[in-house]
Amino acid sequence: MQLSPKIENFVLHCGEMGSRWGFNRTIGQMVGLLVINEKPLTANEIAEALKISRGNVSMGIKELQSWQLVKVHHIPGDRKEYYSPNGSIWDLANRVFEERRKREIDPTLTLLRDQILDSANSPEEKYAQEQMQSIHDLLETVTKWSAELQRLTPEQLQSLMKLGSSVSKVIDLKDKLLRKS
Amino acid sequence: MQLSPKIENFVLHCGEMGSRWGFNRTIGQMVGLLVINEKPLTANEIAEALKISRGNVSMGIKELQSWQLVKVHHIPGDRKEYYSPNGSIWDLANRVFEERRKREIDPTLTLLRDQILDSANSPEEKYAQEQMQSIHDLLETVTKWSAELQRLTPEQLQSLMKLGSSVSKVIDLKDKLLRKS
DNA sequence: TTAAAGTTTCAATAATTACTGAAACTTTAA
DNA sequence: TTAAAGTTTCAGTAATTATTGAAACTTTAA
Repeated sequence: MQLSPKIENFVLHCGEMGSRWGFNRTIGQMVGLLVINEKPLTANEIAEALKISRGNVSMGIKELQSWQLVKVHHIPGDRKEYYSPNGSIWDLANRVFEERRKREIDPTLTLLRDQILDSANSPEEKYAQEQMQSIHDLLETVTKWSAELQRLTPEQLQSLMKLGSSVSKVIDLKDKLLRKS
Repeated sequence: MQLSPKIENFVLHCGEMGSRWGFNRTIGQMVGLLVINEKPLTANEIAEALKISRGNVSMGIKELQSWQLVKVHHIPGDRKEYYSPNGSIWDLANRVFEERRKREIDPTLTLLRDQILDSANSPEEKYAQEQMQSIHDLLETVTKWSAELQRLTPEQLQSLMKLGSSVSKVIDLKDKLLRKS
């Protein structure tokens, strides 16, 4: 498993970005490698290509499975497991998005809901609660919106984008329609 | 600067989430503290409230300024600097979003554009380039969309959401309008 | 000027997170 | 069965990232 410079370049970049996308360097590289390789790879091939230990690959695969980003294949007469990306690029991005929402937004929403229900016993707490309410509303809006967008196919999304340079036009459109009816 | 349990709870939570939102624990706590405090705070007050060193606060403020999340105030006759959030919750969220886009997406888009222009010299590279093209297209779509959404005020966003439980309705709307005109 | 009040910097260290590799485990086929 | 081929686990260690605190710097007012 020897990578061409161009491919290695891409894989290394995925590693660097990995940490920003919610996993660590190694796991980023693994995703990159699996995505640009047409045929599924064994754990050993991955370890060799990325020059990392076999144990590390095993842990990485486990993590990627918890994100539902990889799929296992078996080839008849071969005991090894072969790994490949679980779905299209679009599917993978959606899962990452979803998983991150769960980790980055949901816990905060839960906490805020609790705090807001609680009664404030000082002017400081009163102000704090108002702010928490704003954050709550914002996060809820973002959550609902991302759920809507995720439901769309890439084609629908493209179609929506062609509406014009600004979504505000859609809003105007809606207002006009409402006024007519 | 003694925090009530309720407020401390929120601040600590912001710290935990901080790392998931692109900064570290301390900086997350600082943002939380500034946001729920009605009046601006000095660096010393922040250090005391969060029980961290003065130097750490200084570095945190610097980082938050690079994200454009804090604003400095001066009180006549007082040499200290007072810090407060730079804008509404909505403004802050927008800036974080924007900054993360720059860090998490833009570098990849640049790399992909370069790689795609380059010619493939093997079937493996051919496939790799096709995949990179898909990733590129996806990221570009996401980037454009987030720019659109960021341009909206919270009110417009709410208005847009009320359109119905599914954004696909917007697409139907567009189709109907196009047919009429 | 100078010293007091404040801020910033950064080397040293603490805390956290990732990785290795050897041992334990699992599965399969002879 | 058993041994070969494979996988997983996890204690120890390496690498990275965050924090402190003391020294250096800046600003202001007497």
